[in-house]
Amino acid sequence: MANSNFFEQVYTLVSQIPSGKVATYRQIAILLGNPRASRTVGWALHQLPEGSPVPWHRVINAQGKISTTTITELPDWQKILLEQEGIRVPNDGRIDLSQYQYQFEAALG
DNA sequence: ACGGTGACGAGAT
DNA sequence: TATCTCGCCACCG
Repeated sequence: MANSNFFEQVYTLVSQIPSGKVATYRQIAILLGNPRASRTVGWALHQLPEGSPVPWHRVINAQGKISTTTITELPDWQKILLEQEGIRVPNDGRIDLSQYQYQFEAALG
C-alpha cells in the first residue's frame, strides 16, 4: 500500500503509543527492522507538519531525555506535553524509561 | 544516481 | 559522570 515508506512506518508505529507512555528512537528503529536507523526515525519526526496527529512528543532518546537540539521552543513544549499526560520529568530531564516506556505488543497491523 | 542532511547511539577520553 | 567524535541510514533535489 501507500505506507511502504520508512517514514510512514515510523508514523504508524508512533501513533500506537498511548498517552502517558513514551518510546525511544532506537526502539522504533528496531521494531522496523533497522536497529541502526535511529537517526532516520528522529528525522522522520522532525519532518512532521505542525498540525500532525502523530504524537511525536512521546518519542525521546535512549537516555530518557528530550532531544530537539537546535529548535529553541520545542524542548520546553515537549516537556509540557509529556507532563500533561502524567509523565514525571525530573530536574535533570531524565524520564524513567523503566516506568514509562511503552512495549509495542502488536506493532504494525 | 549521488551526496548532503539530521528529534540518534555507543564508545572513548 | 559529562563531553566529544564518529558511524549509521532513509529521504530529497
